[in-house]
Amino acid sequence: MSVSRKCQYALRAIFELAKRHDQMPMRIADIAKAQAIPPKFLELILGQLRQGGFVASRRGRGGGYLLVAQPGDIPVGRIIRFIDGPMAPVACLADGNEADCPLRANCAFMAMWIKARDAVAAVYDETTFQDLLDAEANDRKGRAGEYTI
Amino acid sequence: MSVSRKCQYALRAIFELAKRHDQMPMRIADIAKAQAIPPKFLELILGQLRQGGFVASRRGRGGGYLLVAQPGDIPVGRIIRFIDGPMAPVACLADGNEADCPLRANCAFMAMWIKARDAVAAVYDETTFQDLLDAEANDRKGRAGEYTI
DNA sequence: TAGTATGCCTATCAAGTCAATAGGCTAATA
DNA sequence: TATTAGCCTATTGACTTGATAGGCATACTA
Repeated sequence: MSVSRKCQYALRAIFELAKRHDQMPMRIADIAKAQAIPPKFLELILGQLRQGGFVASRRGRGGGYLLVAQPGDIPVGRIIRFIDGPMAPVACLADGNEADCPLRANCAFMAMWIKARDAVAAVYDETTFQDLLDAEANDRKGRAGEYTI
Repeated sequence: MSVSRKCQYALRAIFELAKRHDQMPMRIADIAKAQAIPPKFLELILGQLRQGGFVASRRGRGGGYLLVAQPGDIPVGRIIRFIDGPMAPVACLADGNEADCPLRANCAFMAMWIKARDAVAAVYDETTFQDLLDAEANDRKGRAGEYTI
């Protein structure tokens, strides 16, 4: 249930695109620079996000990537699941791995694992990229305030 | 923030010891068998738990492992932290890794990561091994009921 | 139509982590 | 003193992860 670095890159890339929502396409190189992501690695990630229908691309001069949906319509949790797979604190909770646990039938820990999974899922599913944009804006305002006294 | 297999073994071992609380010491081999844990691996884990003060051991014939505290006094979260380290959904939230993130200063995601961490931590810290014992007992009662009709 | 800018695709690599095992040593009891 | 059990260190193999390389396809522009 840790969020892989790759997934964090994906989130940051989408966040960057959300900043410039409905403007010109943004180049891989520029996203990479703005968010400190290895460019070639980002290329792979954006390809995956494109196949998932989260972003669209244009080739050739003037090309780059665009966000498909509104930032407020994309919960962070959706991206996390898409890149990292199901949020499971333990392997036996992930799809298809149910057979992993020799004690599955009456595992005393199961209820707790499910509670933990649902708790994080709630956080990630209730946060959209619009929320992140707003938070950043507020943060800037706050910081600006600090320095004006 | 996924719970490693090693850590799950540790939890299961302690759970098994909690079942037989204040009885005879229990042998590694028996714990291993009861909880389907590779015995040699369990040996390492119990050694670590002993150094952490969670269990005590007796050597020689009649020896084995004992739980030190009352099951109700051991939150699951304490064991998880002891074995797997801090519960951090992202590396930059773990002790000493703060420098990892190039955007640390004003990372738009930080607040969300902290919320997620606190949400799981709450689940694990509020569950004691006594709770797990009780849950198992209730579960058995429930299952028994199913079959008596 | 040629050239260049850009994304697209596949393969590969290096390093780290994790789960597990091996083998011998030490202490306690019968 | 023999046996039973835990104690300790090293090592291994498999897998995952993050990252890079290199060439191909497409679209715009001159």
